[in-house]
Amino acid sequence: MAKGITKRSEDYAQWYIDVVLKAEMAEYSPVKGCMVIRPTGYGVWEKIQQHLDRMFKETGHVNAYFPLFIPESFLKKEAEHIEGFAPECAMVTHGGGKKLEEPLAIRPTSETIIWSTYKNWISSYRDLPILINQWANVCRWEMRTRLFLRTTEFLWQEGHTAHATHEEAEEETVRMVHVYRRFAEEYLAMPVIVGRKTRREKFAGALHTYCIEAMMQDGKALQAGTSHHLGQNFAKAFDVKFQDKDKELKYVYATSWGVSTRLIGGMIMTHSDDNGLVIPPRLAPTPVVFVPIWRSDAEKKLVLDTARAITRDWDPLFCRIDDRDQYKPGYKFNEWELKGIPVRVEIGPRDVAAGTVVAARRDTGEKVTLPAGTLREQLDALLADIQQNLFDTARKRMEERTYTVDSYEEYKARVEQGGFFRVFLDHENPEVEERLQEDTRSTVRCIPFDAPDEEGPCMITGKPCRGRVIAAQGY
RNA sequence: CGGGGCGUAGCGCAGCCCGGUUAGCGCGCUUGGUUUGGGACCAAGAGGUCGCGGGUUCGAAUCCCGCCGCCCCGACCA
Repeated sequence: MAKGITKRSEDYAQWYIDVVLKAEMAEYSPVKGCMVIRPTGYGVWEKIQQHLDRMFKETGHVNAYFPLFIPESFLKKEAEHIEGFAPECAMVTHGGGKKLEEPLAIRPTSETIIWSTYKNWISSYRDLPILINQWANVCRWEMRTRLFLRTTEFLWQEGHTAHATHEEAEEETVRMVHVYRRFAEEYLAMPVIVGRKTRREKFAGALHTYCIEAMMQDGKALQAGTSHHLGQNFAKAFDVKFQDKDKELKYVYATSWGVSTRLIGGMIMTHSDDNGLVIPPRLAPTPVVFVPIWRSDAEKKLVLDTARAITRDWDPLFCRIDDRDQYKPGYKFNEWELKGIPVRVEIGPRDVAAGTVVAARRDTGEKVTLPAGTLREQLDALLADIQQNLFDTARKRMEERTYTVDSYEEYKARVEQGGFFRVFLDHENPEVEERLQEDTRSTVRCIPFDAPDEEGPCMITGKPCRGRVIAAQGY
């Protein structure tokens, strides 16, 4: 059907690249590892921003902006942090034709520049909490890149909060991972497992990291959002203290949390099919496209006038009337399918005469004839149904491909086929995880919040463990 | 960094082994006409430093040497 898209069953990785490129979400740029996000892809990012930004503000956060450049010495102030990020930092050594006195890192993340600033803002418990988010680009020199999933430069948001107590910071860390879960489920229609990262997988410089993990159609895991409790590590590194009610001088507690343009990759790999992109309605910049059908000039006028009359009072961003002359309807059907538009409305002379239109949904391909008079209400219902169906389908897939396994032999034999594996593993010991990765190219994705209270032997060492973790191969 | 692939028109490719007229095909693009309910057709056009540099030769997209770039697969990571 679709021209030039590799089938998922043939080569999943190539299918993904084909969809991104053919749907015009993004394309390769002249710079290795960097991509151009095209209007179709950027429009989805804008929807993500719009909804998430609202959720952040509803939970008391405000936006600000900090510099792209970070003095090298700042990065070095937190030992674990620099160890984690130094290898992947892009450094600026020259500016204005002169060698800089101190090299500047292009931010891989902004904890250091932000905490050096918070030092000036915080002196009393009355200055806390600080609840700030920034929308920004960051740069990480990864060895291997993939469109949207891992690019050298990427867009994201990073929240950086400051609190008086450990408990308050912990509450914030938990709150934000649940904001991400809700966003993933309600907007991306992407079911996720919420949990904690193991010591080996946590953020460099954090006490612990919470995350949401999604399952792609090939059964591989995608880390889709993280929320870190940074404790007093950055406050100590940047000497950020406040005087508390009890007159004591104390270090501030910190959190940080982020999601990136990787979410778009996750959206694509969760819902799209062999005919191309599928965008969940709530993230579609344009949820509905009208394809008018005509033969003569008289019919063209009649059909277009009718389509315009039907949509006259609608939000102009809700639908587009594709009145391009150079393409036949069949071409347009395929194009909008490839580009993932949730609902296509066909309207021709027959429909005008009958006072109806034909609506085709992207997720199932099903077509229904609807009366033109109440179209807007019916479209809203249809879009809501598509949104729900996408989520249900993805959730069913995740449930069906989540397995409980106790033997390491069985795990090794099956993990390559994809899926989430509920296993006992001694994740307190990083060497055990290392062995897991060496043997199977898989990792512990998270220790789920809602894991039943079970006890059993670590599948590798036999050591007694409490609670199962989720292990899988990931992106 | 290891393994593989590719660089020729906007895109996808052929030509290269075995050097030789004016570098070709499909798609797309422009103009005109006919078409239009699942990727239309006819006709006429426009469009090229053959990745870069050097060498061999009367003559190089083609042979030789060097360089560069990008993509894919692994190890590292959101």
